[in-house]
Amino acid sequence: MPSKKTETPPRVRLNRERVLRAAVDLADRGRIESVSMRILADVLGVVPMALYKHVANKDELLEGMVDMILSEIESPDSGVGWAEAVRQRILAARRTLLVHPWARQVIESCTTRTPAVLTYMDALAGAFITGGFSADLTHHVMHTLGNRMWGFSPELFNPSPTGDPLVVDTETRDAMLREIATVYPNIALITRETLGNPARTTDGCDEQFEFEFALDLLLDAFDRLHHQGWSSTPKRRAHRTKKPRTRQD
Amino acid sequence: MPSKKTETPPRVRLNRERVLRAAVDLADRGRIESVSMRILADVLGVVPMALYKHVANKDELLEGMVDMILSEIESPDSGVGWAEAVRQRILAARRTLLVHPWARQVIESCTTRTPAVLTYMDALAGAFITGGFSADLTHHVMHTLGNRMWGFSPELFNPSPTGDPLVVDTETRDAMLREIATVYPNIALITRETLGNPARTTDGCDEQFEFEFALDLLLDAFDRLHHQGWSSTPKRRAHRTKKPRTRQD
DNA sequence: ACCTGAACACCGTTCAAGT
DNA sequence: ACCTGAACACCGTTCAAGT
Repeated sequence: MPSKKTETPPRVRLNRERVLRAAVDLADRGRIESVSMRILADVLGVVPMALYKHVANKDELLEGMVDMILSEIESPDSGVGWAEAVRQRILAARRTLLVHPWARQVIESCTTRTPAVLTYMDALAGAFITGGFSADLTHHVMHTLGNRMWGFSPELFNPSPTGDPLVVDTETRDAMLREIATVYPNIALITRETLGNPARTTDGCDEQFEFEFALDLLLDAFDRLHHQGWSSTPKRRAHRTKKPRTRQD
Repeated sequence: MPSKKTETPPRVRLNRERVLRAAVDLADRGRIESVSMRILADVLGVVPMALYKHVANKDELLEGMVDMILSEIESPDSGVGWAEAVRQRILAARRTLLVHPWARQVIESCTTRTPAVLTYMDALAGAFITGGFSADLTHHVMHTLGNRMWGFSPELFNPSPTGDPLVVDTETRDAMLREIATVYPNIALITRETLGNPARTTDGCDEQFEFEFALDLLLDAFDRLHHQGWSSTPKRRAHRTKKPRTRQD
């Protein structure tokens, strides 16, 4: 009877995939801060140092986690135009990132571009180029998308992360609202006019609407530049205060 | 002769301002990671716990640091149009953020909006509203700007953070480039066409140009929506796959 | 080849005490 | 009112050893 630990059945051999998958699971059901080498080791029923045989260090762990979830992003339908291809790809990325909210932070802070990141960026650039965009314009357009290519835009007015939006009595709340209206009149105006209930000053935005609004605005602007045959070459490096205001009407 | 410690002259009394200023200095000459309560205390010649009389915890320290540098952002000239006012404000924010590169990360990760953050956002929203934008459009336009309102856009192709861009012999480099061209053909194309020297695959973007390109593209698009009298009200909450493709030509 | 134990050099933060 | 000392519960990572 060799070592009868009924609690932990014949422990599966660790490997990189199992380590990464456990880390992704851990992050999914918590926040990225809950992913530490020590806790992850604990989850895997192993001593912290055992992980270092499968990932070089914590940074590589985080990179591996991102790589793993980026592979879940669906590809767009074939045969659609460039704008639809870009749109579908980015909204697919958004769906994936919404399932793994921690990934956003990691991507933002990552300085090295992993293969999966480059593959996605290459595919996205390819959509523009296939659509007839010059390499020049594609380059600038990719920069303009920025992190929006991953399907997230910063939430300007974050809901309070705890969930309960500072519960105070009506009196105090009204005083706060009057205070806000005086000090931040424009924010108060927007809140009053667009979000209906003035009690929700820091909440209530339809993030999906905001995202698609911005994305479509960008795609429209890209389309315009493309049709104009925009090029950066004439006075590329000159530090003029140029404006590509290019309305034809 | 009361306590003659010639090394440390009559120690200045600590206060919130002095703590924050020291933290900002520390971050400026290092990275945000170099700012720990313990190191900061050391710099101030004090025991870690002494700081907690002036900031509640580390998060509040970071918030205070951001608040301090946001007050450095210059206001735009008076009497200019909305677009120029917005442009000047954002480029002023950019200049400040470039002096304090750590602030970007902190702003991105901050979930609470401090007074200085709200003041800046209110002023920016005010520029649109003064320019005749509806509260509705101002709201969406602020979302579209996102973190770009702070003057930074993500660097798509970061230069290697260490500074020395992986020095390898010519042979290895050529092999790498051929590899890249096969796996990431579109990125390779952009690199070849727009960045001149194919050796610099992950470097060489003119960040200031990219930033102004994106900013002006957005301002132009905002102008167009404004003149069209764009409004979200008709079918605001419907989850249609709408596109505000609004070319008039 | 893979995992362990003990240690190192760090964190943020608490508590009770000093002046 | 402000600062200190010692401690707690964490980190990532190294090294030398075990099987």
